[in-house]
Amino acid sequence: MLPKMNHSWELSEGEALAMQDKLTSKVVKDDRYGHIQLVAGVDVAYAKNSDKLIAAIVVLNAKTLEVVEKVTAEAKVQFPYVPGLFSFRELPPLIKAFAKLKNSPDLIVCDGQGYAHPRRFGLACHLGVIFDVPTIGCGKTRLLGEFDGVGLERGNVAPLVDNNEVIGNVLRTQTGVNPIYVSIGHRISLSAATNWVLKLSPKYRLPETTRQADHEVREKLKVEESLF
DNA sequence: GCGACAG
DNA sequence: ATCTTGTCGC
Repeated sequence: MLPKMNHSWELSEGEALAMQDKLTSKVVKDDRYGHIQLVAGVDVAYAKNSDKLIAAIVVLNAKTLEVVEKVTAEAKVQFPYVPGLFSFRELPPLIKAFAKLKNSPDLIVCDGQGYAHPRRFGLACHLGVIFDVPTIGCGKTRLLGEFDGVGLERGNVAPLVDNNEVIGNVLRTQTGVNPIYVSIGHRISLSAATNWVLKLSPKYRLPETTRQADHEVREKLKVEESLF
């Protein structure tokens, strides 16, 4: 799986903002996909005493949630952490990881926001547009928006609103546990994205895709740092 | 002006 | 994200 084009990511903040403005118009907000058999989770970890980033992609069988493939890749930090420009920090290692992937996931769940973003172009949207694949943004905390409160039972949902626009859903994946924030990335509707995330979270707060990718990335980082 | 601010 | 111990609970 290869990106449409090579990105050098030698960008200033201003250039990154301009790129978001240019790409945000390419986001497709409704369901455009066939049967989803493979679902992937992506995550990135940061080395504690270097500028190294490690990305992992784990592909799961969408029906059984069994792991089909795992890949990791690393890159140097080349963009500071700026809320709203998160994708420019985590995309470089992720793109390298995608180049190693043998399977083509039918849907990708990201660890961060998608449409629920100041300029409606979070990491999930950026990744989706670059690879032209359906993506979902799934955050543990909220970057933007307000909501009235969400029921305590698994499956309860409340719309996340910003500037009178529904930008995502607050979803309770487990009864009595803090909710997560779901938004579309690309080529999927918010309702379908929400249903998928709930389906992918049968036992824990976070979807299995994210949990597996998180586990993989931590494991890789642990091995590399104990290597000297 | 002050605080908030995905990971 | 990362830095960090014990501790409460299933």
